[in-house]
This record gives sequence, structure tokens and C-alpha cells, in this order.
Amino acid sequence: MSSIRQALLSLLAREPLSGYDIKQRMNNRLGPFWKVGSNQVYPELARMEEEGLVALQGIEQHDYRPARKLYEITEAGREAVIRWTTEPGGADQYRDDFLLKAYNSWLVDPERMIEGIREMKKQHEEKLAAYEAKVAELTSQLAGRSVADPLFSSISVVEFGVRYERLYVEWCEELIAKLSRREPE
Amino acid sequence: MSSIRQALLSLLAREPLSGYDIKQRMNNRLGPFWKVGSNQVYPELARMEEEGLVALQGIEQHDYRPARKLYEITEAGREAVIRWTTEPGGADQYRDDFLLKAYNSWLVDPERMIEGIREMKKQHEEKLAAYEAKVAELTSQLAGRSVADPLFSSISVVEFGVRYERLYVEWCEELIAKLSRREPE
DNA sequence: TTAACTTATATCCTTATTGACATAAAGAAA
DNA sequence: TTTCTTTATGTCAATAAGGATATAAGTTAA
Repeated sequence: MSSIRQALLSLLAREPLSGYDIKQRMNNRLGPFWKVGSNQVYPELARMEEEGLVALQGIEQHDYRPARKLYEITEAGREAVIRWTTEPGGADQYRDDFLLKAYNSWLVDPERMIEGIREMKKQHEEKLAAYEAKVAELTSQLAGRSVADPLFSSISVVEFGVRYERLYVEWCEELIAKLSRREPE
Repeated sequence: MSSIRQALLSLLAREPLSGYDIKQRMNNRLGPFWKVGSNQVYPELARMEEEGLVALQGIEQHDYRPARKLYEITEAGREAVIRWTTEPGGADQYRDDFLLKAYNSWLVDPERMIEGIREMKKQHEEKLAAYEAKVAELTSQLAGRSVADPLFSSISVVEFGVRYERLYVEWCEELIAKLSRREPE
């Protein structure tokens, strides 16, 4: 089972959405965790509808606007997400262009490398701030809810983001320090 | 410029290698950072040779063994890596099946979810131990070398791995704790 | 008033990536 | 003695993913 499919189903497990909604959530809300194009979303929705994992709930028509096709998850779809979520395994590779660039830092003039790292650090600082705000926002809504509430899972994931961005920023700082001294350690 | 190409060139910038060597390094040494198949390595090497980024250094023939085709990076290839390394930008998405599963944890029985997380945690603990050993091993060879030595860059990257795996393990532990209490926070 | 942006759908083409297969032979283990 | 693993090269077919383009119309800003 492909991974975009899992992502779409994971979102639809929470609420009915249109293809456009899904695209927006994946590119903006879930932030950096995933990016998709409409070329992936619409055909995949159609395929899943054929297979009975999602169903067209209805078509919303606002005056002079394209019709919104709202999809909801079916019982079969729900079962499929749960099955996938509990089954073991998952990608064991981590792919990051910037790490590969760091792997080449020995080739490059330290000053130029430092510039690049500073830029990367800035980007991750921005993400860190955004995630921290998101955690605060979501946590304030959390009172009285259980681990069976989607909000709990959302916070867990964004919290991972906070830690990850913090790690990235710290690592950038240490790399800059080492390169400035022109000495490892 | 595609990303496998960058990975191959980054390795060849350090030393001449055969397609098989590259595959081994990417799947074993660089560990989880990248995985490739021979179907990606051999055609890409051929393409890069055509474009003059790498050159066939020679063919090693050991008795009764397939011939080893050793490739070395050319000056044009070296320039290309340096250009790519210093140019800004890089993937701004982070993709992880397990995080997506965590996003679905609200759907699943906490006990079953905890099992899955424990397994994930174990895998990351193993990687953490491997990276820590690798950092120690590489650091012991570091004395007296400068930031212009490939070893410096290798350590930086593996150090990122150590921090990353540590973060992952801690995050798993907190998720387990929350799910055990059946209460967020 | 013209241009840019947002809402919404969807397809087309190209490139990346994955998995399975094919060949060939040495060395180790059952 | 047969089977499995490692070294070594590659190809083929299928799927995943990315970028560009198309249509259509309302809102917003220069």
C-alpha cells in the first residue's frame, strides 16, 4: 500500500474532506511533513473510491464556484488505516539534501559553507517557532480530552517536529563553530 | 540535478569506487541515510560518464571474479559537487511512515499502539548504538586533521544521526508514557 | 483597471524509485 | 553434494512523485 494513500486516509479518518482540502492540509498544516500535488491527490481519491475505501459524501455547490467534492472514509477505509497503523515496519531511511551537503563540507571553502549553514539554520528556526506556537495552540484545547481524541495524536506529531527542529538548529550551530575555528572538535 | 546523482558524486569525490562499492556504502555504511538499488547506480554511472562528470579509471580483473569497473570523479564532476553543495536550497519536507502512524494513534487501542512504538523505539536504539560507536571510531582517527579532511564531514553527519536517534528514542518513551496513563500530558 | 491571488477541479509528461529478474563464479556451510 | 551467501555486473517493468498546464470565476491589491 502506497504512502500517499495512507496520508490521505489518515486525514479522511478524522473528517470528510475535498481533494483541495487535503492538498491544503498536507502542504500547509502538516507543514513540512509531506507535500503533494493535485496530480497525486485527485487520481488517488478516485482510485480509493473505486476500491471502496472512501465514498463521495456529496457535492457542495456555492454560486459561481467550482463544485466541492466532499469525500468521507468508509468502514473498509477505516479498517485499512487501523490495520496499517498497527502493523509493524516503516521506512528505515532518512533522506536530507542538506545532510548530504554537510557530507561534502570538506570540499568547500569554510566561509562559503558557513553561509549555507546559517541559511539552513534560519529556515529551521522559523519552523521551530511555528511548531512551538502550534503545540501551544493545540495544548490549550486539550483539557479533559483522552488519547482517543485526534487532537492528542496531532500534538504528539507536532511535538516531534519541535524536537526535530531544535536538534537541527543546535547541530547547525556546532557545525558553524567548528568551521569557524577551522578545527574539528 | 537529481539527488541520487549528488549522492554518487559525493562518494566519488572522496575516492574512486565501483558501482558495487557505491551500493554497499549507501546501503550499509551511510546506513539509513540513503538506500539504492543497482538499477539506479549502474545507469546513473553510465550517464555521468557520458556527461564527463566521472571517468572509468580502469577495470580490475581478479581471477574468476567479475571485472570491477572503477570510476573516478573528473574535474567537471568535482566542480559540479562543489557548486551543488554551496548553492542554497534543499528538501523542506520530512517524510516518516511512523510519524504518520502516530498521527493515527487516536484510532487504535492504546495497548496495541504501545507495542508498535516499543518496536520502533528498539530499532532506533540499535541505530543510536551503531552511530555512537561510529562517532567514537572516527573521532579516534581525527587527531591533527583539519576541516578540509573528509573525515571531519563524515563525523558531522554521523553526529547528526546520533542526535536524531536519541530524539526519536526519547519521543517514543514519552508517547508510551502518555498512552499508558491513557491521558495526554 | 489590470494583475495577482485564491478556490476547485483535473490531466499530461517526464523523471525517480522500487522490486524482480538474469548472469557468473568463488567460498562456506549444511 | 547441494544450497546459501558474497562479489560483481546489469536490465525490465511497474509504480511513485514532481512540474507544468488547463479551466473557471470570484476577491484583493497595486
